[in-house]
Amino acid sequence: MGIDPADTDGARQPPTIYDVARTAGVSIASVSRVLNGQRNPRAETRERVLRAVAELGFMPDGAARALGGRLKEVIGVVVRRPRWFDDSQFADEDENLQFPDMINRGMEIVAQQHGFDLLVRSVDLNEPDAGRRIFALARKSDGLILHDRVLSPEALDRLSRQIPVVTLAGVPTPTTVNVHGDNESGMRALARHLIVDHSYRTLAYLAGHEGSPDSLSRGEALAAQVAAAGATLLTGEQWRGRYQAAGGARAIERLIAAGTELPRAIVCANDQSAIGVLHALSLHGIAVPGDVAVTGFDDIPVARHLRPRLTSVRQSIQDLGATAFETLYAMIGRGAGGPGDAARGRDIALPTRLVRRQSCGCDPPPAGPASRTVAEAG
Amino acid sequence: MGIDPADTDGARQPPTIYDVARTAGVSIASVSRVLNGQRNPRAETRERVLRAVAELGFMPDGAARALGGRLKEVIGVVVRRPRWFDDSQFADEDENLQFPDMINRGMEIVAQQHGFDLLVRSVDLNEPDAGRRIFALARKSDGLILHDRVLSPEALDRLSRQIPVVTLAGVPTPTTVNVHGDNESGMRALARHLIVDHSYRTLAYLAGHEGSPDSLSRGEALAAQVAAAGATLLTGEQWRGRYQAAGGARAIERLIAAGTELPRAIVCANDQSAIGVLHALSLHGIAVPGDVAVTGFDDIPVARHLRPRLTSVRQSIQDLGATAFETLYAMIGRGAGGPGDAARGRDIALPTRLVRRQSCGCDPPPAGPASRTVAEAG
DNA sequence: CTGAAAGCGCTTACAG
DNA sequence: CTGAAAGCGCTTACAG
Repeated sequence: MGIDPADTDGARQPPTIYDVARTAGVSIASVSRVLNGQRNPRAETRERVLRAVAELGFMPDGAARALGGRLKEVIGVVVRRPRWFDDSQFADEDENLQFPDMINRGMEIVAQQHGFDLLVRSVDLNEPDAGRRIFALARKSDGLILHDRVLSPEALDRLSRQIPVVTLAGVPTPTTVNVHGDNESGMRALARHLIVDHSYRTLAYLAGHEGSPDSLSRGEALAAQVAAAGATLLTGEQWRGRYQAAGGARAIERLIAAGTELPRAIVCANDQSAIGVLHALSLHGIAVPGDVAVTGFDDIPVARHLRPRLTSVRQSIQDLGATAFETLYAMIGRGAGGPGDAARGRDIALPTRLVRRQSCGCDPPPAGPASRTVAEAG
Repeated sequence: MGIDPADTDGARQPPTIYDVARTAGVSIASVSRVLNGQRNPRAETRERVLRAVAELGFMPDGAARALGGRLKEVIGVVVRRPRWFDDSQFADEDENLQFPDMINRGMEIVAQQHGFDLLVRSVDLNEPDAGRRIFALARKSDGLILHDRVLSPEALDRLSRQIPVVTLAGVPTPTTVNVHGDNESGMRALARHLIVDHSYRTLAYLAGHEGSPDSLSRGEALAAQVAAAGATLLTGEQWRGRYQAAGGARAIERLIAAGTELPRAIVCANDQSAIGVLHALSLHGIAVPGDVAVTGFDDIPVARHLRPRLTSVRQSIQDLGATAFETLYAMIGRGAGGPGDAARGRDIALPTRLVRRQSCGCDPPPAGPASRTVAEAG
């Protein structure tokens, strides 16, 4: 014992294709063919190779495989990481970004069916070289999925010429595809519900971060309905939640501190910021939905556990991820000009639907096992 | 236009090190040295290279870099994916695995500081070749972090001889390191609180999935305290929540259906299953904490939003991830027998602490802006 | 300090 | 059907 050098150090190198070829008594080309189902090797060759593979526990090295001409079978996913607010009591909620995490899970499930893995990187846009790091990620991947505006249009253009890129909640470009929820119809339904069913006449839109296409189109859809009904919509810099609980709470705190009169309903750009709004209102003894109605967007899982339960617009969050992957996968042809290229420039909208709960002013559903949730009990 | 072949297809290949060398008028070796800070090239050489790099937007290919002898700068992360319960109303909560997702975020933040990315893969242990897929992931990575028992001891042993492996909530082996929260002291504090402060005499332990070291040690710590106090502890197969909300709800439903008398307090192996327990109890009109107290473990963000607010044992979830990465990083030396090898076999415990809220029977904290939360309002 | 060359572990035309 | 060989894009001894 201890004489075999492979035994002395705990970490023996994994076997290579050469080891397999040697023990199988064939060439490395045959090994490769058997493993990749290329041509069709003689039954005996196949068996000998498979036996050797099993015996050695061989698994091809990903880097070598990729360099040899095949795909890396990795897609890069870039998530935007929010800045921390030091004085925030919402740090945990913000760090627990349910929305992007669930999107990623949707991607992963589909990616796995194609043998792909997800290389996830979150970037803080305040870092000076966020762009560089995304390009570095691209060189480890066969394609990239970018959440929510992480790159300047110029950088995105350069990147998407080198490697297939799908954006989520962005805008399509000639070389990229965008996937997003149908903000218009979702917000339209929500706005009508508030204006028509609940007869609210003054509303506010708590926006997401600046330049977010989702935030913009939700805001516009809301504004259109409000205008059509002759109601009043409050917007502007003081109404900006940046998609975070802390941002939503801050906005409300400042408005109250400034003595601003609150609208009858606050329509938040997403659920996360609605959580902060609910919190801030409750601190000031403002009843929801009695004094002010509050709504979200996305319908993340926690929405139904809030108090009051949050009315929101449901997106099939995992579908967003799954669709983004499927789209990207189609674009990852071997080489350029493949079939996938035809798809570029598209803007794919996935359906959304209004979910009425209590925070908009609707009554709790009638008691009964089928419709009760934890939040309603007691 | 359209004559340059690079223009005709949208996807021009990214520049290689040869392109850089050519435009800089140096050898590829010099380019490599400048970029990796090896030796120290003449100032002029460095400048020419950097200029060419900037001009071409060069970024080295990850696969080639890895094959050339450097690291892949990727670590594989394997998460255990729960089986879906078809009849579950908790699908969303289960899919939103807050605990592992937050651990991964903790890893990622630290990984980024070392230039590493996370290759995330979740496995369903019911798939026959879950093991194979983990080995495949290993060949795309420099090291692996395994959540919560995803590999048989034999497979883990084989794998950890080929590549550095850190487990989370597992057990250390001679070739791996394990990272976990300090279950004993956390559960001891919780158990004493229930038994001494609240004087509960009959408790139950709703376990996690079978064989989970976390579940076992939490259960044992609880049992020890209960025994020391001469109180009663219910356990067994009917008290198994599998760490999921659906599992917790099911267990309660079955116990009630079977006419079992419930204990005064149900101690859940984690928060997620406590959510299900709360839900099931409320469906049957059983008051928490009035009739039955319920507690969790982990203190995931949603815990404070439940009703009643969930008493739990807090782990610094992101620290678990950060520590796992740092440990793995230390093990990834160049080649075997490096300094990192000395560390193998360790079992690293991170501190935990009891967080008392309402579900154990404690009073709500006194009203006041500093201590109020959304869940208490209204 | 720098360049020519070998090598990393695969895949895939190219011959046979 | 199979093997010898070139090539993928890097890094790094080895010479100079």
